[in-house]
Amino acid sequence: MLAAERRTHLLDLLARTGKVVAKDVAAELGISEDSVRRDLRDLAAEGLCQRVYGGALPASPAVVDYDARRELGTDGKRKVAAVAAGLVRPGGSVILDGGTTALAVARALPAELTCTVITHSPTIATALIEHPRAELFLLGGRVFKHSAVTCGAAAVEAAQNVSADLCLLGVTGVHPDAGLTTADADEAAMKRALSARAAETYILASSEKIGTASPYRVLPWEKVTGLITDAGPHDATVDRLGALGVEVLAAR
Amino acid sequence: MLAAERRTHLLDLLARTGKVVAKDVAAELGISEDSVRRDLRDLAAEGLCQRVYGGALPASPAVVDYDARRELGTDGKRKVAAVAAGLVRPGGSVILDGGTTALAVARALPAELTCTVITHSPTIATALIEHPRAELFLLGGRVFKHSAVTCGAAAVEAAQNVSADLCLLGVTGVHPDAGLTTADADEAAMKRALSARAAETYILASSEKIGTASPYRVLPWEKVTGLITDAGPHDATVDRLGALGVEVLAAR
DNA sequence: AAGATACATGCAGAAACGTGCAATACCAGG
DNA sequence: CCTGGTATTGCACGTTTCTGCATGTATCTT
Repeated sequence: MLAAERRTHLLDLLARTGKVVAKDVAAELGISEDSVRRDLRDLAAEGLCQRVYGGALPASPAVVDYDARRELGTDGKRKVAAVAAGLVRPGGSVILDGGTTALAVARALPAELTCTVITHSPTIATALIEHPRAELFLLGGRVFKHSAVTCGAAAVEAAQNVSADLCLLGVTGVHPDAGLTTADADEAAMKRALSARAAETYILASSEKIGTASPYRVLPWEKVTGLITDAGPHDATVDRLGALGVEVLAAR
Repeated sequence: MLAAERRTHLLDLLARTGKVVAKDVAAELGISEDSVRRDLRDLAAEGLCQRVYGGALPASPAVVDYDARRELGTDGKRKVAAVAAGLVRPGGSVILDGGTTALAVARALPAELTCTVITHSPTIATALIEHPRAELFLLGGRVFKHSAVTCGAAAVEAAQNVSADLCLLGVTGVHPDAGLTTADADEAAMKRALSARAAETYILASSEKIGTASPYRVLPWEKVTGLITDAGPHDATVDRLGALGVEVLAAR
């Protein structure tokens, strides 16, 4: 029984039956209650369930399975998001890109973390309205529907008026030769504008992005502080990136 | 039976049947009355129910259906929203305020309607991303969490760069003497800025808003083209507004 | 006013919890 | 193949939380 397998099983159980009893699962899978508790604690920390005495309940009733799993996507995205969220310092500011991985980061921000989040994604803004302590700044502009973010001249101009410690960018492709790429030219320009307004830029790249490329170049490697990925530590592509001098943060 | 599950069950019972009898629930779930009483006490402490001798009653209806209200809104809101959506001309542009009524307007926009929607609400932007033909422009700025809209200097400035045929504004109070009011000063200023950028301004006022007032004045009646409401045709407040020369669109 | 019912409180046993620790499994590098 | 380091797991321990019962008090009903 793999750890990831266990976690999937827990989420599945949660979605199907609406609850998880630590004791029962431990007996069913033949593992200790401690492991189950540890898993539930981790899942709760990522906002995927609500920890209660004796087990766990779905995070928001009936939403976990339907939206969260589809929107949050793969286990890899969650891991990447957790590491990325950890880069945000208390009292610090972060520019958060759009996309599903960035949304996962927003959901992974600890509730007690006081910080400023700047984003061009209405989806992420909406998600963070629930956050008790995050100060939110939304970059306006024409909404590019395909990615659900604002883009274009107005959005780039709006970005010129903000600054942050950290910028977390999602991309659609990470390739040693092609670099960081995305599917739309305007979007690529917007990502460049965002990155330029932060002291440090990290790329959110769950493993399915690694080794692929899209038409439009976002940033050269020199402008990137590091890459956050859940790809194996000896993935060929990641190795080549490491050789290029890119800092790689492992999310595992 | 998890403790948290029990509490959910109690709230559910409360919402469905309108009351909870401690003795009955204890028998039904096979637990002691003490536990039920403890749960009810805790729920009451959180304002989720009202403790009475022998059991509990729902808290104020406003609290109970907090979610439902946010999502769907009253029947009146839907009617108002339908009329408001009808004001948007094909190919035209509309500035859409935030709030639940405006959200209902966004949802009421016909799928085949080609138009431009300008909004300062990430919630509404998110809702309209699904719309096949609406061009979307989001006004950025600091996000005022209570209302889930952008406000403040940056947002007002962003508004200066747009224009539209129509502005649909929500308010929290509509009163013949106090005028159109809302609960926050920044929000009021933002609504003024939006209204100033459109040729016509209509107020979305479902009946529960009529006759009430909040601290901050939004607009004088002269700046308003009309009021859209589902309040009865011979409502005293609406009559007085009509006498003041305000155009009233009946939503029924 | 009196009996019945519901309630709050204190208490004790049981269950669940978090943490530190050691054993084990796993993996990369030599 | 071996070795050192890391991550995972189960166990032991002390702590916290929950639950049902007993007791005394408050509230309702007749």
